[in-house]
Order: sequence, then structure tokens, then C-alpha cells
Amino acid sequence: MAPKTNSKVKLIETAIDLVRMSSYTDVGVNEICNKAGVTKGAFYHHFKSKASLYAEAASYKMKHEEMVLQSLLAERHESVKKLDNMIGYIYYKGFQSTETSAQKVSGCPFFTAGAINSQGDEIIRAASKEYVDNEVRYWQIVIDDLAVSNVIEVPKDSLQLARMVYQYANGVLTYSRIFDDEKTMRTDLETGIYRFLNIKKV
Amino acid sequence: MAPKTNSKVKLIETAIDLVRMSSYTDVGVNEICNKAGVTKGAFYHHFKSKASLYAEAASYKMKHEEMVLQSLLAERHESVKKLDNMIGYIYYKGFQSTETSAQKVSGCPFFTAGAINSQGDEIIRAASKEYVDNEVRYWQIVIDDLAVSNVIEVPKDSLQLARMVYQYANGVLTYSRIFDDEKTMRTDLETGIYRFLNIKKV
DNA sequence: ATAGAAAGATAACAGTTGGTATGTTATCAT
DNA sequence: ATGATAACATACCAACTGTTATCTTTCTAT
Repeated sequence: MAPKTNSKVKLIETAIDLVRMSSYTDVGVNEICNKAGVTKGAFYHHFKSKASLYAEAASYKMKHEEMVLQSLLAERHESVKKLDNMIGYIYYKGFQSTETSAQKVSGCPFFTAGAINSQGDEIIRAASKEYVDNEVRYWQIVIDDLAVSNVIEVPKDSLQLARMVYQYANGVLTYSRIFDDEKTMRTDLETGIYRFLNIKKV
Repeated sequence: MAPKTNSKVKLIETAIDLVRMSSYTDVGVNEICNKAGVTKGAFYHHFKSKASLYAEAASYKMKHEEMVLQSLLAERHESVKKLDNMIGYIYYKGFQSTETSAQKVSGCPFFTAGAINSQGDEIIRAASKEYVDNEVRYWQIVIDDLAVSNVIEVPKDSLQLARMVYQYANGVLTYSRIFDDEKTMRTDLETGIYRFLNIKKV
């Protein structure tokens, strides 16, 4: 009665959830399987390795975020509204609490894992690169829009500015994770990005 | 003929080096011992656990940086010179190439490891917190000095501003590590921090 | 010189890691 | 109904993890 092949999706979603809460290396295949209620046989039927699961999870998440962000950044919104939506989404992603853990703040699993496993598995690095590039592109859309709307000065290099804002956001997430401090995360995210973009807060 | 107990220091320095290049979880006790040319017996004679080595390494590095930064941030320097020294030091730390690895860009091992192991070992988290707090404090010194010198507007909350700059710097480091891109790191670090502090580049 | 401790070496430990080999059950086009 | 293939299950593997117990060497204070 259950959908045909939801166990692959179940594995991916479980993996993302677990990795977000701890880290790629700290989450084992066994743990993922147990939490997903799937056996190892099924795991290695769907994925040829742990790294390949990670890669599939990255593109899975990318597709998912494409839909979410397309609505958050829809043209009908004011450019500042888009910015606030983007900030809110990052906050939402970084704070989302799971039943799995008492930890409140979690970083982006792909950003983090990419840095960790920067040497070694090239599969992982490539997946992280692609994911990160994609995220930066969304920031660029937001920033270009702010420039067109005259909310910010037209930047010399909007891609660089987008990248820098993204770097900042992830720095905040990582910091907040160490201190497990959601309050700091909320204020620093917003205050910092507004400051970075040189927007006077309304 | 060799100094009395340099093998403890050797272990700490080797561990820092290895962890910087990969990560806390990915670096094993065996690997550290081999690279340091020390046996496991010696390791567990000096440290009661891997986590405790990490903690000692953190405070070791803190003391080392205290000396370095005290000279880089000496009062005789202009406040902008101090800022540039600080940026240069971050760049130096993040780029330092080792014989160990082909990887060029490396993040701060304590910032990274703290985020990774946010759940689990409380020893590690505590050590990372202390390390990070210390680094932020140096940024605060730089920023307060910039304010006194009228280079930047007096911030409402200089600690928050220091924290945000630190978060940004580590975001850049992590990003650059994923892409192993030293050039981006160099420009983004300087450009971003100047932008963040709203200083017109000379 | 000698007792005692610090430092280091060797070997083993239980537990876990990612991955595989081989088996069984569903699904599905023909 | 049947052959084929996808989906899943069970059991196992070698390699490695951090850690400990035991032994030997080196140092140092008396």
C-alpha cells in the first residue's frame, strides 16, 4: 500500500537530517539505515557507496530548495521582501529542530561536509561545490534585484557580493552551532547582512 | 640529548597540523602518533584521551597566538595597520601550506571541529568555545581601536561587530577550502571585511 | 648507588566502520 | 503463468577506531 520506492527517498531524507545534526563522517551507514527503518541490503541496492548517497542527497536538496526559493523570491515581492524571505529561510534551515537531537542550531550539511572532506572523496567535494554554487546564485538574484530597485548601490561585482554574503551567513550558522545559540544567530544574521549590503534598517 | 619532553609538544603540533588539513574525526590517534614519530603508549601517557589532546592543543594554540597577535596589534601601529595585520594573519593561517597535503587552503581547526562535534564530547565543544571567544576578543580590540581613531563609526555594540567579522572571516575560510581557491580567499577576506566595517579602501 | 617516578614501547582489546556475498521476495512486462 | 529484474533481507568481512594492560627504558632526587 505504501508508495513504490519510498525507501530510497527515506534514506536520503534521513541522511540529510542526521548529517545536519552531526556530520558526514560521524554519521554511519548503519545509523542511517536504522533511523530510516531500512536494511543495509536496501541501502547498497540504491546507492553504490556512502559518498554517492551524499551526492544524491545534495542534488535532491537542491531541487527541493529550488521550489521553495522560487516562491520566496517570486517577482511579485518587493526586493527587500525577497531579501527578508531569504534571511528567514536561512534562519529556518539553521534552526529547524528535529526529534533526533537536543541540539537546536544546525549548519548547512553540504557546506560543512564539503569543508571537512575537502581532501579525499572527490565525489563529496564536487557535490558540495555544486550545491554551494547554486546557493550563491540565489543570493546573486536577490542582490541584483536590490540594485535594480535602488535599495543598494549597484555593485561592481554582484557575484562576489553574493558569495561574500553567503560566506557570512554560513559563518554565522557555524558559530551559532558551536555555541548552540539561536538568539545570536537570529540577530547576527539579519544585522550583519543588512550591514554588509549597507541597507538602513526600516 | 633531545629536549626533555618534546614528544608531548610534538604530538600537539602534529595533531593541529593534521586536523587543520582534514578534520578532528578524520584524524585518528594512530595517524597522529605515526606522523609525530611517537608510539601510542607515549600518547596515552601524556593524554588521557583524544579529546583531551584536542583541548590541550586549543589552549596551546591560544598561547602561541597571544604572542603573535600582541606584536601584530602593538600600540605603535596605526589602527588601520592593525586591521591589515589581522587580515594578513588570518590569510596566513588559512593558506599555510604543509608537506602533508596538496590541499592549499585550510580553515581554523578549532572553529571547524567545534561545529562538527557540537553534539557529543563536551570537552571539545568547551575548548572550541574558549578558543573562539578569544579570537573574537582580538577582533574587538581592533575594532575599538578603529573607532577611537575615527576610521569607523563608533559601533553600538563592538562585541557584536567583532563577532560578525569573525563569523565572516571563517565563512570565507570554509568556502575557500571547499573550492581550494586561495585567490578568492585573499580578495574576499579583505574586500568583505572592509565593506563590513564600512571603510573606504585607500 | 638506589628507589621511584616519568616516559616510552608492544600487544592486545572490544566496538564500529563501510562494504559485500548471497539469499529471498515483490513487481512487471510478455 | 513465466522469466527477468528490481527491491529488500541476513550474515558476514577485513580494516580500522579509541583505549588499556603490561612491560621496559630513562631520568631524577636522595
